[in-house]
Amino acid sequence: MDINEPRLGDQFSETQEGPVALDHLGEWQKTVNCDTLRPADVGREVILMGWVQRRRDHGGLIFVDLRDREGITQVVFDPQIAELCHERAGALRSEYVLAVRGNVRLRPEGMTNAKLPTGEVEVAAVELRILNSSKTPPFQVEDEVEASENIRLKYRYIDLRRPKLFKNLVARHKVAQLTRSYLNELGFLEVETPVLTRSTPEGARDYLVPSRVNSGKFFALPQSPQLFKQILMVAGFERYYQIVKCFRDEDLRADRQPEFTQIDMEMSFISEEDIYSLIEGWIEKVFLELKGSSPLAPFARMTYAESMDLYGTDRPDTRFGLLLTEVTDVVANSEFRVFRQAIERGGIVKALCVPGGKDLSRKELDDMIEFVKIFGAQGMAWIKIQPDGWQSPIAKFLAPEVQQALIERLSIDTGDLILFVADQKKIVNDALGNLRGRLGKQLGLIDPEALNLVWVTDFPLLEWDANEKRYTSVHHPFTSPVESDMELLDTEPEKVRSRAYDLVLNGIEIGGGSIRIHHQEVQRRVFQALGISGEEAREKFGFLLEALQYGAPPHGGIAFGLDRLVMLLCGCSSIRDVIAFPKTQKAICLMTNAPSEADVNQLLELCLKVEAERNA
RNA sequence: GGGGUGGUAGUUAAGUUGGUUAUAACGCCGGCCUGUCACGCCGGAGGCCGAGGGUUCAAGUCCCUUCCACCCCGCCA
Repeated sequence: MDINEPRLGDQFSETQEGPVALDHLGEWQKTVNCDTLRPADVGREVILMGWVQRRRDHGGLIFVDLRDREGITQVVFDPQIAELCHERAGALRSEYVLAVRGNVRLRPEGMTNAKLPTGEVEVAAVELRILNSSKTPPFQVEDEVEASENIRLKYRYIDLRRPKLFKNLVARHKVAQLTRSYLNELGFLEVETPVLTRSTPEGARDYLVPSRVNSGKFFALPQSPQLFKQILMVAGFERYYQIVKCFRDEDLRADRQPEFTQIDMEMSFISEEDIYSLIEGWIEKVFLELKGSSPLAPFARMTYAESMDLYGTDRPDTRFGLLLTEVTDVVANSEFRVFRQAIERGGIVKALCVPGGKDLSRKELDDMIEFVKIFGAQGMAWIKIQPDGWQSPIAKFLAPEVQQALIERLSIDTGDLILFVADQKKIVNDALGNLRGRLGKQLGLIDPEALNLVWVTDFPLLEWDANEKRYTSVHHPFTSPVESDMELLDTEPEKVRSRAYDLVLNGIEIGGGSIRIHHQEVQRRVFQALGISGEEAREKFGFLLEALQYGAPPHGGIAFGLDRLVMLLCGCSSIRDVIAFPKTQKAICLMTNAPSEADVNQLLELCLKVEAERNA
């Protein structure tokens, strides 16, 4: 603590117009964090270092709330204790960086601050070192002050000083570390897989990286380490994991970033049940650590078919009822043309019965109709079950026996509101499934504390892609079909079930995986069903097909979206709040301004030419 | 590619049927203040109303184009 240490300001004052002379850190070391001091520490001499949260200048006395990542401690600059120090403290402003040496003392009677953990004490400054000044920040570093997201992202280093955001990243760190220790103990090996890899068909659009050494050729950034982890199983590693960045060049959402992190794992010689219990043990640990309690294992299970029927989605939110009910058969012969025509065209009719929903206004019904249109529905029919009869634009088309059948099918009570959508199955499920979620929130049916986990199982292996006019994988092309369904692969491919499973938390998919194909012949047949020719399969996946011929063990795995998991655990509604440096919806980093144009010489080296922007 | 919400001072917002000098809060600057903690009091500065075009005697306000942020559909095995 050499008071003769030169001040930075002495050196720079002539060349750098700063608002205040700066000091060197010198030999000082931070002795306590800003959240630690308590009455028991009274009398200690401490050195605090941090940022000025707020300065309250009373003329004769200056208070500074000093903030570091852990918390806030009040520092008092009292001229009777250190006159020079008090004088310099007058120059302090928000976000200046300080080191303060001083003595811990109790605050006077009645002057404690119950809002701060350190609020019973304060540090009387003996010596102040101003380590850096700060421009006036574009927004205040407080959880309550909500700046717009573009300004927060541009000045992310200031945004990250806000305790809430910092805590989110601490939670993320904890999940990652806890995951590692859990898997390490169970004999899993963390293995890194390439980031520069090859583009594969199927799945998302790839990010491409040109190869300078191999001009005209491109690496792709991995959408997931899928094939590498399977190859590691062939290599006999038996238990692999990785917390790894994945890249998908698709449009963004609140829960989708172009680069995101997967907790990825794979095991040999296992079945579905081994995965379930492994993950249930892990989730329990994560939830206990971050939430203080955990849903009890074993978690609920639901088949894909059941989920689609009752929830209209493969990510059921089981925190509330309001289930979908199919009424196609009941209304097939009704006078209501919309229902009849939809059914004649191969569609279905489903209904939601909202208990006590008769009091929803016409405006709210109109809003719902607009809402279901987002998902392709043409409209939505409704019936209010009033005490004096059915109030509905369509009641007159429903014969008494149809009405009676609906009452039984939907367990209708007086006061209920019935909502119908008739269309192709996918549209009906999308529309009503999403409407159900919206109503759940709107009507307050959701317990905000609930953490409902459910395994969704028995997914179909394939689904028909009307645009591409071929089958595509529901999960991915390496997912094992259920063996007893294999014979359907050539005749009724959409009926083949896969050995895939998803884990859904409060209606959000947090993880998914499958038992993989480990026989070359099965893999070839699945590629064939996907319309991937033998030649293309050899070209794109030859290494996998070959590896499967060298003693591939039965294996399977699962991957979790770390960002989404932490988002849910932190109660956030966007994964941007759990990512240190996220991108905007246009996939731009507002802090670095990435992506940027490439230098002509870089392009020349890569043998690339940028064409004029396409005019759509 | 499409639908929606928003863009006004450093920040967050208000701004009437188009009408004098565009408001407020916080922040910022100056002054006063020895117990504040969202300190207080007095004074002050600060604006290309996202950008471009148009209508009009007159545009923050109306019209067109465009950019940016956010939410959603498509897309994301």
